Amino acid sequence: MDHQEEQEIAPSNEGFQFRMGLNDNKAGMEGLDKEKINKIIMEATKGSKFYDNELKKDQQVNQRIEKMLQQKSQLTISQIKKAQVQVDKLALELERSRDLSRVIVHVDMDAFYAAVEMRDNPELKDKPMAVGSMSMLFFFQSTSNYLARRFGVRAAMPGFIAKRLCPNLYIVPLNFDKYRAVSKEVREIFSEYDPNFLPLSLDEAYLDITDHLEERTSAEEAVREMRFRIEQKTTLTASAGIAPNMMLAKVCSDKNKPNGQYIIPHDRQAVTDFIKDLPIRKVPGIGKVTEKMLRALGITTCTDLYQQRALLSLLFSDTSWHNFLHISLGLGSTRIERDGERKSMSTERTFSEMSSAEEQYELCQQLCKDLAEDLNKEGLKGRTVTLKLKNIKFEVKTRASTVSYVVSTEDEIFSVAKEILKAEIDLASPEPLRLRLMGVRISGFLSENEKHQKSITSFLSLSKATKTKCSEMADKSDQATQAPAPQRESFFNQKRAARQQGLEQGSTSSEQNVKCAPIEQQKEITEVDQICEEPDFTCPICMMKQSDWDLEAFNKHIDQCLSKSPPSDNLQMTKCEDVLAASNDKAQKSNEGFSDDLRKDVHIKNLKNKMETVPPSDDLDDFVIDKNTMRAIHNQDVPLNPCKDEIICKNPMENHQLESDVGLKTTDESKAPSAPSSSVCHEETIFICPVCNIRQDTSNLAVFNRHVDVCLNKGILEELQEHNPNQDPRRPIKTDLRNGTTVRGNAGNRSTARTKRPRAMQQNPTSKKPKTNRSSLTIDAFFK
DNA sequence: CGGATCGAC
DNA sequence: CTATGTCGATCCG
Repeated sequence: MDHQEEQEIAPSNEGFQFRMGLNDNKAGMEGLDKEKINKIIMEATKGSKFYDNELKKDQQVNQRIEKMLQQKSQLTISQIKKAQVQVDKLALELERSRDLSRVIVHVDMDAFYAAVEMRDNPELKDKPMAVGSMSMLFFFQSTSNYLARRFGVRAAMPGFIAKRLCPNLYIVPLNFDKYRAVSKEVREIFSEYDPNFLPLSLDEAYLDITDHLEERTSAEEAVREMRFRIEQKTTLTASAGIAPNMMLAKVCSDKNKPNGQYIIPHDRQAVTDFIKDLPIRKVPGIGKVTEKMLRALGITTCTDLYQQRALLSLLFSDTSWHNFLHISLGLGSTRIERDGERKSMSTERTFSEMSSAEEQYELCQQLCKDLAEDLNKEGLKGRTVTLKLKNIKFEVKTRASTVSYVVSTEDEIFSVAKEILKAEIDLASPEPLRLRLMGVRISGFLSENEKHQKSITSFLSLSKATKTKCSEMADKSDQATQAPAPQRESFFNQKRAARQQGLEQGSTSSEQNVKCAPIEQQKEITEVDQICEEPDFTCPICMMKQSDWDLEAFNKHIDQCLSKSPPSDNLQMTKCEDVLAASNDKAQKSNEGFSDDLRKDVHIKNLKNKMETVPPSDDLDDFVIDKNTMRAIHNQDVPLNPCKDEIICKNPMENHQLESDVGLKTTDESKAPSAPSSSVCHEETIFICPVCNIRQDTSNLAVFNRHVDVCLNKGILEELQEHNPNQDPRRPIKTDLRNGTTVRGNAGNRSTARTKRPRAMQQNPTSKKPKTNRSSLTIDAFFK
């Protein structure tokens, strides 16, 4: 929502400086003036660990700025001139490819959470109120009403400070189910204007109404109507921005904030006029730090940004200055697109101080469990696990470890995370870790393409490995590999140290630091069948039976054994779980009180809406659904898997069981829509490769088939090539959005929105690439 | 690759 | 009385 009105704690040399909103303290009737507000906040904050940390961070930013300025001072005029030429070349190209043909709308509910609460409890209307978690802190968008704002109460301000600013403040706890229900109603309206709209969060969305406008007079009228319908349906108001691209639309929606809209017509002059005095901070993607750095260069507006483009190209990374250039030209994405594949997934929790190692392990495991569930929903597996720790001084530390196999289950993740945690605990000992937050992240997902590649290389490696005798390696086995990260080494050392202390996890593979010699470039597939092994805990690499080990020890062993290029599938078996959660329909509010000409029209549309619109199964919240998926849902032809492989459930309601002969399916068969997978198998399905006889850790039939294929030494390369490039990648359905769940003490919190942002700025710099099949979407006829 | 940082809500 | 969140992406070394 309105991020520019957030409180910003910006400690500087003198102390606190506050940036209030643009319209700082409009009404002086009641409430506090800026100075008082700052003073109160200052008093509440000063001396806290949090503040200390903020100061420290601020210092770091200052150092960065200093470094940058130093760099700047060393630039020569000729360097800058040269850069100028380069940048202008790009600018010209960008200008030439400017696309003004789309009509993009950004819609933003006004003070959404607060508005919902006030609607449902009118008593709150006359009182300063805010939404958030008890007296701890409250967060999430514009959570305060206008009364409260007069006291300086802002989004992203801790509750206890807000209370000091405004002792009568009502703090209403978050009620996500409610917001979700309202959001659903709003989205139903959105989908009529753009069935392919992109929700950013519960209260915000991008729409491309270009097509819709074909039967309309004006964009403004259409958007006004849409907002009106939203208000009729939900009693809540929304603001909107209309512009030729996403970046501009977003900025516009903020312009006439409460209950208003703003349009930038699709004409170049209008865009440049708008951009001219726009403060860079208002642009999505430019945050506190970037603003400060640019300000150090004398840049505050987009015009400044444009004028300094040559300098910026020398001081910032390519992506950064490209982004800046786009902004200063008023360019942004003209197509509303989902993000590409997700790159990481994480979960973290804050709690009151925790210093017992035992508890920490326990929490860690819980986090892994949660994460594993999330991963499972999207059918993802990754190779690097990152542990995030924040101590009571607010110092954040992350430690990562990437293993050679893919992990996705609780046990797998925990076995890695646990080691990292142990290393940290041991590192700090005899002092305990005094934590206030812990998080676990997984990344290094195998992309669809990589999945194939990985499995090739893994099997290549495997076949070689099978032949190669595993050599016993000393601890620092990394030397042998080409890129031994020093951290890793120390990490292993720490791990070993941990082991010697005999702490906690007795089952770690202490002396078994077995490791294969690094596998060099493989030339061809040989003796693939050699990989076949018993399904029990026999290491497929060193062929040693490990049956008395527990799973994590076993995984670890394999990790060590493989070092770098492992098999893509390990011997784990995954539980198939319902991807489609049970859906329960929320009763829809019917609306009344229409009073003007629009009334009839709106009523009809709302009716139509109810009858025809199949909302994106919103019970799962923050869905991001693309056009194809949408269509598929309408046809009840739901792609169930995030991967390209066409496993399509003809009717998601039918509960197919996987054929028992599944293990014998060939790749060809997998290409035909066949028995559905994850969403419909309620029981564990065991995939055992009929060739190598190893259980495959996947619930994805196609993946499994591919494995079998590889195992059979069939031409997977060919298959890769013939893989239909026209296929739209099936995007994973995003769920999530959880309620706050208290973990410990009163500080527990669980995340809220986690919709991914679109790359607002991303327009292909050299937009020459003939984007496959999208051409039909772009109308280029608009140049003047 | 690992770690810190940024920006979003 | 205390008391400042969670997530994904990107940058930098």
